[in-house]
Amino acid sequence: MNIGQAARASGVSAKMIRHYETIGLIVKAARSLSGYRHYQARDVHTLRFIRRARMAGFSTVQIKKLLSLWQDRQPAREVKQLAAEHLIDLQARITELESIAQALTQLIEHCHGGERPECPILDNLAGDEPAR
Amino acid sequence: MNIGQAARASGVSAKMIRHYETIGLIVKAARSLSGYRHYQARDVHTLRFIRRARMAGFSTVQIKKLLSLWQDRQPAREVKQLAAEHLIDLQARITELESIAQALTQLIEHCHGGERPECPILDNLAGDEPAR
DNA sequence: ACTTGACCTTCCAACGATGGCAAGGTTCAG
DNA sequence: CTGAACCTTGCCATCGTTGGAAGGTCAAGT
Repeated sequence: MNIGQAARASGVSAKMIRHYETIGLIVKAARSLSGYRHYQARDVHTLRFIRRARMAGFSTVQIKKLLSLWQDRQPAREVKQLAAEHLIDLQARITELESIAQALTQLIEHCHGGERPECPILDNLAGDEPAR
Repeated sequence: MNIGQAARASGVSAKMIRHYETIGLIVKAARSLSGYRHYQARDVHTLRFIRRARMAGFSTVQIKKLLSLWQDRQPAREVKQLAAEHLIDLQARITELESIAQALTQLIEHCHGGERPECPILDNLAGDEPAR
């Protein structure tokens, strides 16, 4: 299977497959005589794993660990730990975004939105307190 | 006022002040004979505006618009519109992160976390459904 | 055989916002 | 005059992903 087929089968773009290879996230693919990479079903499986982990917001570093935990059948403890750390990260980001959204909502509510220029949103950005 | 003073006064690093200048977010600073940039109080004010807008999660492109709305005293309508669009963005990001976090929470709950390798988190990434 | 189009290769660059470092010039106080 | 603190430009790195350019390969149609 060439890289294009592997890409379609896994949902990871050929571009990214090559990239993952260069950063060492996946092992170097076998090559044909003419230099084409070729892939097996298990490589596609791995790529799909990576794609799903990316969708879950794991960083490539984390995915690297997850992959080794997966492929070496390490104790679930470690996986759980990693996932829990990531979850804490996610929650922190959510909380931060929420407080920004909350402040912005307030400001928008208080803006008349008409043709006059005065606007609490701008006033807030310009002046008193940061929009947090 | 030199760039360092402007940086301290505005909370924007000197690095970023130069960067904002190169990308055209702020106008080119006046220079001394020896090439030092120098700033007025109103520049600091502008920088503070930018810093607050960044903290509120606006992109530089959006900030560029906000700045011109602010400085040209355009109708509040336009500001409100821009802020509302940004808010929708924020909310979409929050929603997405929340659904990821929710799925991950589920998976973590179902993981025994012990020394055996089998783990629903890995199973999920490897197999059936994406972690959304 | 030959052309064509789809595919593959590598390398280089960009996004957005920021930090860091290096090599060199300037300013000011001691 | 020297040293510290400041400034200048420029390049590199992050992180994940995408795009392009220039060129080689393959398979199908003529």
